[in-house]
Amino acid sequence: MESKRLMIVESSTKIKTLTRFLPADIVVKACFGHVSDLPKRELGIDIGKQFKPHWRELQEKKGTIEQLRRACEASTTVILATDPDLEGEAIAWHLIRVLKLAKERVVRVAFCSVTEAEVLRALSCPRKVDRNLVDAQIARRIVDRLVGYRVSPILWRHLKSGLSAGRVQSAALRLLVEREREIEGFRPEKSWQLTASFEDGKISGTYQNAFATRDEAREALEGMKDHEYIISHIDRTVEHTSAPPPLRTATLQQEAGSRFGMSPKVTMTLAQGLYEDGHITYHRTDSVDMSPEAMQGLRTYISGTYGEKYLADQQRSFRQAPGAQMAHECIRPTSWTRTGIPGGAQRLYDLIWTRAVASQMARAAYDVCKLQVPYRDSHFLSSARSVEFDGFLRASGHGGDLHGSGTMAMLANLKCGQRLTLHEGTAREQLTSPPPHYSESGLVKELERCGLGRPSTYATIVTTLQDRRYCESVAPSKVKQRLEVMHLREGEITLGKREQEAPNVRGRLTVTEIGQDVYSYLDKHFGCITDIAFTRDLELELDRIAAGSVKWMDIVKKFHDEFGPTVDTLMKTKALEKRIPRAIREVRRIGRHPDTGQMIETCKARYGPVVKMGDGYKTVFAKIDAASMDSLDLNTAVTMLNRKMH
DNA sequence: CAGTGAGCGAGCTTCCGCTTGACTT
Repeated sequence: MESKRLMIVESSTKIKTLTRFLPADIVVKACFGHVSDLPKRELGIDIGKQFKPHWRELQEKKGTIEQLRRACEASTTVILATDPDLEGEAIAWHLIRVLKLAKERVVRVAFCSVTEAEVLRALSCPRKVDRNLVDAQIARRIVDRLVGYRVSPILWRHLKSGLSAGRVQSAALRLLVEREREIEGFRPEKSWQLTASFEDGKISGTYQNAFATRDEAREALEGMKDHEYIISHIDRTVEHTSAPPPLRTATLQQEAGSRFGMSPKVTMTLAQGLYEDGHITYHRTDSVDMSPEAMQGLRTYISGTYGEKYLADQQRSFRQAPGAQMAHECIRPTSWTRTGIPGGAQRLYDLIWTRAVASQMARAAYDVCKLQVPYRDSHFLSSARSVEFDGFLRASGHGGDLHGSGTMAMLANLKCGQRLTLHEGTAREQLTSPPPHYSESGLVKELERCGLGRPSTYATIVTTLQDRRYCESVAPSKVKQRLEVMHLREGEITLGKREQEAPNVRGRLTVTEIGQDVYSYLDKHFGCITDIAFTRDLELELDRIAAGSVKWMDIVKKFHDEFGPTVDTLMKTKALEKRIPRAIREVRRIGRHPDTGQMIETCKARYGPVVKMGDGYKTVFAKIDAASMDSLDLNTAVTMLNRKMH
């Protein structure tokens, strides 16, 4: 009988590529990620029995598992080629259990890119499933389950039903709350900035000292009348900018967010389509590496398309994000020839293409000119920049002339010691601004920086926080600041006002009241959960498990000890807050509370008709009779609610 | 005496990280 081999990979899109160069006796099937997990409805861990986990086959994977079983029967050996990371190792281990594979017929093979050379290399060094790596994943899984399924019920009991806590989401909530507090506590500082324009306004410069008060600014502006403006320095230099690395999941979400206003979720859906249609490499990755074959192809493409001088002198490799597992390569187009994309994903594709291509192109060079004009104890600084060589900017198509080249020509003609005639002086009142609320993709950036979450979960973390109503994505209220400005023209000082608008941003994450309350509660009783150090320490311990120097049970116990005892005590205490009746129907708005501004509505609650104010678990209720459902007026309602409030 | 309100119990919610369709809106 001829021998047949079955290779199991995680993703179905790999199958087509693999069959192009794999030996004919290998059949490839996909398992589509995990095939077993802890039960959904219960904790699934015997805390008293060394945290023994109860693994269950995933219901939704029944069909897949059945197909894999049949394929195994038809094969002599099974090659487990799941991704080369902790999750992949664990999936391989679960596959052995679920498919009841005998050790002798199983090999584990790990490749980082789906290219002939790399896959054949991996096949030539098969190994066993690494139990230490599996143990590290198991520890991660169990700690996450313990945090989520033991702490969440405390929130249901003490705050409101349906809430949740978790290692990642609660630390993310903390980031949002801390930013909110920074914004609330921010006191804008006023200062005055002086600018001057010379030679009929063709040159402008900024004074390098700011003034604290209006009077000082005015006095300085006054003094500009009779000053002699002489150039003391002219510096002409060449500055270089290198191309940024190609994209990974977190940076893809950031760029798509800031350029196109896409949410991480939308970005990932579009990227999924590009990936499935074979236009880009895998889109859930933390790596900025490029496979050697792709790199070679790219460098040939660059020198062929743009010319040799546009190619980076040497192969550029980039610093990886901290904690990167690099199971995949960077996000890049599968073909260097730019293609048209039907549907709405063209600009996302172009973004991916540009960043990947640019990453191996030469740096751009700018001609920079700076000149100084002394005034009192400081000077006006004027600068201009023009592109001398566009380099990698060429890949984005608009790398040509940037702003400032006109001024550049002006500045370049001037000489040291030359006298300039003042055209206009301006003193502007300025306000420092608070840090902005996070955008969705800005939060992802911070999550990645803190080592929270993984490429496959960044988008869902953001949506979970919103599903739980811990935060909402809103356009911030536009506060127009009226600021003073003084002009010096032809020896006369005139006063004016200008309006400074908040920058036009959409979709900023604002913490809700319930979000604040959940955070405060968690911070009070479960400070370790909201702390990003929890995740950092966990990562370090997982490394030790993976290296085989500690047992996973000991690590799980160590982390569980940080919150387990508190869970036990709090479960025994009485619920703190009044719980709200569910099944609220027939809501009718009757107005807003004159003091608090909260919405007042009548509705049918479980116990009958009520008038209520506010949202969330802090809602104030007062019972009313059925007739009042339609006729209750605002004043009566306010009186009733005020009585209930205390 | 009837209507009201307090109290009880049952049943639900929840994590993070791998993967895609199969479902609605």
